[in-house]
Amino acid sequence: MSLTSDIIRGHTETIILAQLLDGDSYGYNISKAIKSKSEGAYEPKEATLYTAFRRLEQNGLIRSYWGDEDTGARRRYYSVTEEGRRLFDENKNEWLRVRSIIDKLIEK
Amino acid sequence: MSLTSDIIRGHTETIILAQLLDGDSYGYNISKAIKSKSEGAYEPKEATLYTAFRRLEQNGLIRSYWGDEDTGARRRYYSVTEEGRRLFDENKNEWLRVRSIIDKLIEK
DNA sequence: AAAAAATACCTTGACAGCCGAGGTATATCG
DNA sequence: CGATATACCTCGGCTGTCAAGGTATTTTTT
Repeated sequence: MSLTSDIIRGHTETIILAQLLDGDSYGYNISKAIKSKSEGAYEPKEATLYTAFRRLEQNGLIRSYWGDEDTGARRRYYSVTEEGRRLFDENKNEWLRVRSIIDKLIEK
Repeated sequence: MSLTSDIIRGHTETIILAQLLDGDSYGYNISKAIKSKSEGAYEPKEATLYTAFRRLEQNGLIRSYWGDEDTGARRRYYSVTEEGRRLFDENKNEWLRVRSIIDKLIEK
């Protein structure tokens, strides 16, 4: 596993929640949005993305529904729940906290 | 596993290397130094620490030797190799890169 | 002096997130 | 018609973290 994998690890859910706070979206689109926002630097692997969706939904942080496209492949849309919003806020604060800790520990 | 565990994951080696760049040290002391530098916010679990030492040594990033205390419990000291210094620099740059990516992805 | 806490080391097995590899299906473009 | 893009999904392996357990010595507290 590459270094980046382990460093990004644990942020996947927060990153997904952040995207969904901009409005409901579906897997493929979320993936591309993340790639775009990170200027190509990061695009979650499909397996990672879909297992994260499962986890999030099972824990009541997002909800899903099928889109009603009459053309193209079917899309499963996701929306953030109230609980999901709360978790995002928590996780964001946690990130800011941990970020400063790591900064302290590896500054040199 | 707590959120923090997954977020700190992948930084353990870099943090250890950073401590050793201040001078040779041993497990227990490194652990306390990390706790102190992070103002009590983080102290690696022993199992995590010692498995990290194994990994680092097996990969030639640190070297170890027994201290010659004639009192107190025996101590295994570690020192950073040239390769270890290089890895630390790489990892630090990687951290700065990933940090800004995550910031972009979860800012709101 | 006995008990407790601190110092100092170590191993084993479980757990959980990430991802490579594989799969299905439709639409578009050359 | 074949390739690429869109869009979904699962399974199994890998790896870092940690709870729980262990040994041994020294210092502090009762």
